[in-house]
Formats: sequence, C-alpha cells, structure tokens
Amino acid sequence: MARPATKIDAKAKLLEAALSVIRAKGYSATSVDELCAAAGVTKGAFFHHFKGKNELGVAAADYWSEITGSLFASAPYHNHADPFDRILAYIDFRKALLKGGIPDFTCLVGTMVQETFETAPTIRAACERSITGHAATLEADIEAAMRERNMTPDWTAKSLALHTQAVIQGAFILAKATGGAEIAADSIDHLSRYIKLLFGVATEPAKPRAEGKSR
Amino acid sequence: MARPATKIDAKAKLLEAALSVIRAKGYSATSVDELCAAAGVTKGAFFHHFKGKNELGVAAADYWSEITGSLFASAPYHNHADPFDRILAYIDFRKALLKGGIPDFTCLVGTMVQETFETAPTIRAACERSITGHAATLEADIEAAMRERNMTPDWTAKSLALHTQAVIQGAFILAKATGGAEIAADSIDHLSRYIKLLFGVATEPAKPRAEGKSR
DNA sequence: GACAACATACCAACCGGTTGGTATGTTTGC
DNA sequence: GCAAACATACCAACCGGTTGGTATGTTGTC
Repeated sequence: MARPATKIDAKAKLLEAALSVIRAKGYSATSVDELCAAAGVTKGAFFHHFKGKNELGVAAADYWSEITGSLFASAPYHNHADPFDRILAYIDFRKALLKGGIPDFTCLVGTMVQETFETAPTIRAACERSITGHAATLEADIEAAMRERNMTPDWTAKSLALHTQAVIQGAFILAKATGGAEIAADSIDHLSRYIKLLFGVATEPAKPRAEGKSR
Repeated sequence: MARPATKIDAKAKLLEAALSVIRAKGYSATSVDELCAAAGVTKGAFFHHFKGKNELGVAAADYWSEITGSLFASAPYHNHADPFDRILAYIDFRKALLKGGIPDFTCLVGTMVQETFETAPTIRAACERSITGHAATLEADIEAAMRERNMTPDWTAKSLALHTQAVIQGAFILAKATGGAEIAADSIDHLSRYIKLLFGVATEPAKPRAEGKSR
C-alpha cells in the first residue's frame, strides 16, 4: 500500500492547481510560487516532484489528456448505434460543456501551446499528443460513418476529426475575446451543420433560390 | 517641417517589435527589456510612449488591426463581382497566407487574448475589437450573397463571419501544436467546403450512398 | 537506518517600473 | 525677432519585488 493516505499527494494537488491556474492566467504568467500556494504545498514539494517549471507543464498536459480522456470515454454519446449519430452527439456534448466561467470550459493544452510552441518543445509535443490523441478517438467514428455510406470524398476522416478540434479551439478564442460563450456555441452549431451537410443530411428549413439568379 | 526625420520613431519601432516578439513568445513571456532590445531603443523611451506593459499590449493590438485592416482592404479578393465569389476568394487568400514560419502567419490578437482575457480587460477588449472588426468586413459579403439567393437560413451572416474566424484561429492552434501549417490548410479547406455546401454549390466528386443504408 | 516525501531558508537573475537628466523642438510675451 | 517658458523625445542608472531554482533540513514509513 505504502501510500501515506493521510494526504492526497502534493503532486496530484499541484497538477490539479495547474489546470485551473494556467487555464485562467496562461502558462508564462503562472509562477511556481503561485502554483504552490494554490495547491497548498511548499516550493520544496514542487521541486521534489518536478525538475522545473517546464516539466510541470508537460505533466499538466499529460494529466489533462488523462482527465479529458476518461471524461469523453465515459460520455453518453458513445451509446448511439450509428457512428454518424455518435459524431453528432459528440459535437452536442462539446457544446453542452460550454457552461460556467470561461476558464472552466476552455482547453488547457490549447492555451499552453500558444505560449510555448517556440520556446518549450517538450510542452508543445505534449499538447500535440493531447489534441491529436483526442481527435483520433473521433476519427474512428468518422471513418465508420464514411464506410457505411460508401463515401469517397476529397477529404479524409483524419482531417475532418482535426477540423472539429480546430473549430472548438477557435470557438474558445472567440469566447475569450468576447467574454462569453454565445459565439462559441454558434460556431459549434456551424460545425454540426457542416458535418450534416457533408454526410448528406438535410438540416435547413432551407428555401434555397426562390426567384431567378442561378449561379 | 519639424519631423526629426533622422529616426523612424521609437514608438513605431516598439510596435513593430511587439508584433514579431509577442507572436513568437506570447505576451507574458515577452519582457519590456526584450522588446526594447528588439526595437533598438531604451527602456526610457518605452515608458515615455507607454504608461506600462499593458498599454503597449493595447497599442499593439490596435496597430495589428491597422496593419491587417489595410492588408485585407487592398487584397485582390474584393475584385470579384459576385459577393459569394468574394467570400471564397477571401478564404483562399487566408489559406495562401499560411507561408513561412509559424510566428509569421499566426494572429497577434488571437495569441494575446488567450493570455490576457482574465487579467487585462483593456487588452481583451482591444483583441475583441480586432477580431470582430475584421469579421464585420466579411459579414457584408455574406449578407449580400444570402440576399442574392433569397436565403432564409437558421444561421446569421454575423455568426458565419465569426465562424470563419474561429476556424482560422483554431487552425493556427493546430499549426502551433503540430509544428507545421499542413493541418491548418486542411481545416481552411473544410471551411471553404462548408460555405460552398451552405450556399448550395456542389463540390465533391461525391458518390454519396451507393448501396442500401438509407438513414 | 534508509529513503521518499515533504518543509524552510535562501539566492542570483530578472522583472516592470521610476528616477534624474539631456537634447531638441515649439509656443508665447514683449 | 528673440528669448524665456514650456513640451516632446529620449537615455542610462537604478529600485524593490518576484522569478525559477537550490541547498539543507525534518518527518514519517518500511
């Protein structure tokens, strides 16, 4: 057993603190001292578990992958029998997560990679793993939906899966810029509409072209 | 005439330096000293022109709006007679800008707002102005294209204009995460495809549904 | 008693910002 | 028309606080 059990482990508390503090203030603006204060541990504990701030950054990104990985793995959208329905339910799920304060629903690795892509290669790589790894879980459903319909489009399942992540990350930026989630939700609606159109599902009350004007 | 003429103004050099340094390292990680060194001026000059680092941030965002504003205003995509063609040409133009190093084609305000949305309201507001202002230039063409086709969709021109910005911002994040522009280009292709589908333009070699399986 | 898990105390470098100062206009009173 | 008064643009040196990081304990567990 070995675990002291009395305490929830300084490392875990530091990682948990990192998620909230970095999402609110960004990676560079978050100091080690502040992280320790938020976690309720001392600096000695910090440097006992991490060689330096960058290593904490990598660990935070990996921890984020774990947390979100299990959140999405156990999410109800997998219950749909049809893979296409799972894709749409996934997007609905992402939209439903846009609740609470902005730091609460935005993405840790999306925030971190913006600041570190040039200066901290190990953090950049950890963020890449997190994003592409999550996209890969979607790719399978997209591929299945394509196969089911015998589609041979000029795009790949992988690029569409990554596109969903781009839209979501971009929606977060708009939310941060405007100070609210409304525009982000609209953008995710557009993503949903796109995927329905791609797979040939009618969405609109659509009365396209009524009078002349062909194009 | 009065112009010192000998020098190009310390303020202008600082703003120019801010664009490149902040895009590469982020706002928080960029120090005033570093900015001064990159601009070739002293700290005294910095604080003569700006009350503090945050004021420089606001000025940099406004300067970014100016620079990009005139870049897009004079871009050739406006030459198309049909508003819908202008939209597609705009997106092509954005894709064509994905050249050179990542800090060279990514967005200053998209980067800055991620770090400052909670801690520096004035910078956040300046970034919002920049993004929404740019989106507004697109909105007019979208509205015109909708009117031309007598469309009454369940989305607005404004939300679609902002969605294009979300996709582009998200594409930048993917570029930063993967260390290359390829995935970003793919995502912009998806955006182009979406808009064509929305406006009822066939894009694909598309052989949707060949055998049974209706849905 | 050895070792992991912490805490305490401390440091040199760097941070944003201030200081007192100079050099060069520009304005205004006479 | 010219000099005092003021304004602008900039600079080098410096300041106190904060930074990431280290060196050295102390404590609890096997």
